[in-house]
Order: sequence, then structure tokens, then C-alpha cells
Amino acid sequence: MATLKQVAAHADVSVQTVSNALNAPHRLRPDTLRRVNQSIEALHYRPNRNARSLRTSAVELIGYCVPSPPNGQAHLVMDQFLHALCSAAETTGRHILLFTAPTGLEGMPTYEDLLARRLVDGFVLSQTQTHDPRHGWLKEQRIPFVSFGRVWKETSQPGPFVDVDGAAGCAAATRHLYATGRRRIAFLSWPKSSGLAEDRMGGWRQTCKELGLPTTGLAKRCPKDSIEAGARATAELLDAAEPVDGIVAVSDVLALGVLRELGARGYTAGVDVGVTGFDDSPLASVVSPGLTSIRQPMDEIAGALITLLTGPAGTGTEHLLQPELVIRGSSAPG
Amino acid sequence: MATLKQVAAHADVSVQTVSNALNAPHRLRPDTLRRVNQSIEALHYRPNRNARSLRTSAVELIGYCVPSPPNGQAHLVMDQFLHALCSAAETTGRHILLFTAPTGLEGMPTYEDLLARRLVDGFVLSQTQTHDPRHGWLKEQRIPFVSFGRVWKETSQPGPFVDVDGAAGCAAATRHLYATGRRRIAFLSWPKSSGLAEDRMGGWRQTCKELGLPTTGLAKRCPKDSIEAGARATAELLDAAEPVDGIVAVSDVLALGVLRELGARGYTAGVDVGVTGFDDSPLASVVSPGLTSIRQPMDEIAGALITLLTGPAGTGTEHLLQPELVIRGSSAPG
DNA sequence: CTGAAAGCGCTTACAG
DNA sequence: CTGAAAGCGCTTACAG
Repeated sequence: MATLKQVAAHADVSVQTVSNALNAPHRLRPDTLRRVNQSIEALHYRPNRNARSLRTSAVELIGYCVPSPPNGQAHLVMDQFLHALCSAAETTGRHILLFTAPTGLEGMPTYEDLLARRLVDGFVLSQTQTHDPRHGWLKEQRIPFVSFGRVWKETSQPGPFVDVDGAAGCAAATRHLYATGRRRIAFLSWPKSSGLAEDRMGGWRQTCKELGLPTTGLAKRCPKDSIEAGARATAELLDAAEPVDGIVAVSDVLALGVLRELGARGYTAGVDVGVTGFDDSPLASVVSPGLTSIRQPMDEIAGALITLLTGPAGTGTEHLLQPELVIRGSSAPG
Repeated sequence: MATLKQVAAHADVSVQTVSNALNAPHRLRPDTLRRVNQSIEALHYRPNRNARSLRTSAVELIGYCVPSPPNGQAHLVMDQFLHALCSAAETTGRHILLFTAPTGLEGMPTYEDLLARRLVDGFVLSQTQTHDPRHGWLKEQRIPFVSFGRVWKETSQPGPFVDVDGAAGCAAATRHLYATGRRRIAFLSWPKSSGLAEDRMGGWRQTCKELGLPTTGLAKRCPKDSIEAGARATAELLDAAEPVDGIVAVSDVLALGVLRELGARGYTAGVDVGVTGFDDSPLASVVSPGLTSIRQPMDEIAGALITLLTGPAGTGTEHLLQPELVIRGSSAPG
């Protein structure tokens, strides 16, 4: 492996000049720059990042804690998220370092350790829980981080965050069902303790009000995010005196439960009942009819996360992004 | 941040001694070691990894290229894989560095670059394609790597690999269906170009032979890995003169197609027809009845990958691991 | 615009 | 078992 010194010798300049050619090319005379670049090329030179980091004390690495799968449901869009995050980081010359840590506050020493050993410059948090304790802790320790997702505290959120406007997404889904002729639209949610679900449900409720649609008895909270729970809630909605003709689900998994119950009763999703999910996970395009779902704009999310974490101080501290309704057969046949 | 020097001063020893306390504690007298450790504790010292890496020229980071999602189907067990890989790496003091690269040979310069800049010590390859060109290229460049998955070349595979014995998995699934009374067991596969699918199918075929079961007309190749394709193939199998009573699918997605077609015809999976999938993805436990599926032992896989990549030279070069049949309602009701 | 030199925080022969 | 010193490969004030 060639070093800066060797390149300098080859180009007959000082190491300072080669370093400048790499990091501040405008400081060089064009012909000098060209000569240096030729030497770099000739020697196949690649700057050693460790040496640079040691000197500048910036490693250009961002830590991301891989959620442990047993810990809850599978993260069905994690591959999308990680790819977007990685791409966004790379546009700024950075990379993602993966690590594992215990859940919640217990994992915090791991974060501190990684930073102290200079393995990373900061962290991206995801899988944010309602009242997640990590954010406050990190902020207190002055550890750089940015969050994907809100902690849904009454007070202002510690640290910068990026999130998707779930209420707007569910409002769009509700309007879409209305536009396709639905007039009794239910909402399938998670337990009340989920700030995320409450936010999304708010979008549905508000839109129903605006459209003059009923909401009484149409909000169902499923105890778990499972197909089973979604199917059960759907059964209740269909058995009611006034059955529903549209269902907005807070997740794709619950929506799949809706589809199953509809199928079991011989109904056709998209014809008899319009159905929408949330996340546009692989599940959505794999079922038939396809599941209309609310897609989180992963590339924008990732870009905003990286900007907030690494950008200049005045970059702002929160981004609320608009999701996109992906329409498939479950809400609009043909 | 405290440095080695400061710890040495605090403990009243030389830096060499502090370094030894960290990297070769047996060289110190017990009381010296204790004194040094107290100073480390008191100053909250954490060794700077960049300085260490610069000196030793080992960064203890392993590169993993995140597959781009549009590139094919979603990687449904990627979160499991990454978590296992990360954990395994951490038991050796290493971490995973994520990056993106173009598919196939086009991405190779990125690998070379990451190694040359000393961002990683080597690579873990996954999403291995049949006749994957990356392995040969990396081996030729003497870039350290290990592969999850075989390239299914006629000649010996370039470089070390870890894989799961798909044939054994499908043999187990076939035996299981036989044990639950099935006598006409079909196999749903991918196109013949997939070495992976051919291997798995071989396990089914061999086992059928051993059990005296028919195979003629019972191997179906689905053009795509989709629910649709699985359902269509199932329809053919059920419409045949002699319908099947068991189906081993090469993937969970195809198996879901089987379940859908069975449901559409009023059959019950696990009662009328026994069904198994492959991968034990989140899909398998989310449907109802649950899908019996062949689980890849992620922790073992990850451990073997890390060992092969980072272990001493004589660690061997290939590991073929045994998968585990996870039995759910689709093959054995109640 | 360019050069000589210090120093980032470690590890590791080399002496004692 | 311990210490003084060199050096890993960069960046960056500081002079010229």
C-alpha cells in the first residue's frame, strides 16, 4: 500500500501538497494538482482512514443498533431502511456501523463506550418506543444522535428527530376510501399506549369528521399486531348492526388480518370492503389482491436523518415527512 | 477523554505497562495490574480504536454490502441475519460496517476501495447468486472474505463459505409429511437455473425414493418467487388426476401461495394437505394456520462466518450447517 | 502556493 | 516485569 509520503516523493512535492490535493484541491496550482493526481493514480494510492481519523478525531462512522428480532415483531422494512440510510451516509463520505445492545436504558453504556473508543461519531436511533428513555439519556450525556420516530412525550422531544406524518397518511387513506364510495370506514389500531397509533388514528378520525362520516364504534384497538387480532376485530366490525365498508389499519399485519377475515366470509377486498394498511411492507405486494398501503419515504427519511446528525448546527431539529398512499387492489379493484 | 499517557501518569507506571494491562494482562504483576485498572476506572479511560488500528493495521471491522431492495424480493430474514452476524462479530471484538455497491462485478471496486482505505479488514458476502462472479474476483485480488451461500459452480468454490444443507432440510420436511400420513408429496421450486432450489429439490426427490413415494409430475417449477406463482402451481397439482396431499415449497412465499389456493378451494392446510415452506420468515408465523418451515440456524451461520473470516488459518474453509424444521399447523393440525 | 515539523494515541521491539 | 523511544499515516498550524 502506497502512503502519502510515497506519493509526495513520486510527484516531487511535499506531503502537505498531496494532502491538499485530496482535501483542498483549490489550494493547488492546476498543473501541480494534475501532477499529484497522476502520481496518486500511478501508485494506486488510497488514504488510510485510520490515520486521518486519528488526526482529525472524526471517524465518519454512524452507529446503528440492530434490533433483536425476538424482541417484538420482525422489522419488515428494515432492509429498505438500512439501504436508504447507508446510501444517504455514503453521499457524505460516511458509513454505518452496526452494533447490538440491550433494550432501553440498559443499552446506553454500549452507546457511550462506542463513542469513547472512537468507533463512531454519533448514532441513529430507530424502533423508537413511546416514552423511549434513550433520547433523554443521550442528550444528557451530550452524545450526538438523531431519532427516527418520536417519543410522544408531553414535553418537547430530546434531540433532533425525523418522522413520518402518520395522521396525514391515514387521512389520505380515509379520503381515498371515501372517494371510492365507502361511507362507513373503521380504524384498526394498537393499544392506546402507542403514541404512533394514536397519531395515525387521529388522522382517520379528523378526516371522517370533515367528510361527515361516522366514527362511533368504528375505532377498534387490537391487543397485538397480528393477523389473528386483525381478523378478530374485522369479524366484530362485520357482525355489527351496521357493517363497515372500509377499514383503515394501522399496520400491514393487521390489514392482512382484515383480508383473511373478508376471504373467510367470501367477501372480496376492494369490492365489498376497501382496505388499507401502513408501511407498504413486502407483505402488501405479496398478497392478492395487493394491499393498498401507506409508504414511508425511506430515502427522504434517511437523508434527513443524516443531515440532522452531521449537518451544520443551523440545520433545524425536526423533520416531519409526508407518506405516500400506494394504491392496490384491496381498495380499488381493476 | 483520557489517554494512555494520562492513565500511566495516574498509576505511576509507563505507557507500555498500561497497554499491557489492556492487551496482555498476564505480563503484569497482580498488584501492578490492580493499580493500573484502578486508574483506568478512575479516569474513565477507553482506548482510542483509531490509534490502535493505525498501529496494528487491523480495524476490526467487517464489511457487509446491504442488498438494494428493488433488486429482487425483500430479504425477509435480513434483520435476523444481521443481528446474528453483529453478535457473532462482537464476541471477537469486531463490528459490522455497512455499505452499498452496484450488483455483481460492477461493485467490486467499492470492495477494493474500502479495504485499501482501511475501513474494513474483510467482507461477508450474502445474497450469493448462482455462479456469483464476486467470489472469484475477491479471491484473485487476495481480498479477505467469506460467503454465506454457495455459488454452485462445477469447480470448487473460490474462498471459504458457510451454507445450510437445503437438501437435508427438504428431506426432513418430506419425512415429516410422510410421518403425518401424506403419500403424494409435491415439490414447488424455482427455475432450474437456481442451484439453491435444485439442491433443496434433490433432498425431496431422494427422500421420496427412499420412502417409495412417487415423484413423477410432482416437481413444479414456479417462474417467480411469488404467492401468485405458488397458488397457480398448487392449482395444477390439485386439478391433476391424482391430487397431492403434501407440498414441500422451496420458499415461504411459494408456500403462502399454496395456503391461499387451498383456502380458495375450501381446503384446510394441515388437514387436507400438509404444507411446508423454507426460511421460517416472519410470514410463517403470521399466517393461520402457522406455516411449517425450515429454519436456517442464523446464530450458527453467523458464528461460522466470523470464525472462517477472522480465525486462524487452519480453521477449515467450508461449513455446511443443518437446518431445523419448525412445525406449525400447516402440516400438523392441533 | 509550498515545505519542514509536530503531533493525534496507540503498540512494540529493544534494553535494563 | 518495566521503561524510554520509535513509528503507524495522516493533518495542520507555522514559516517562507
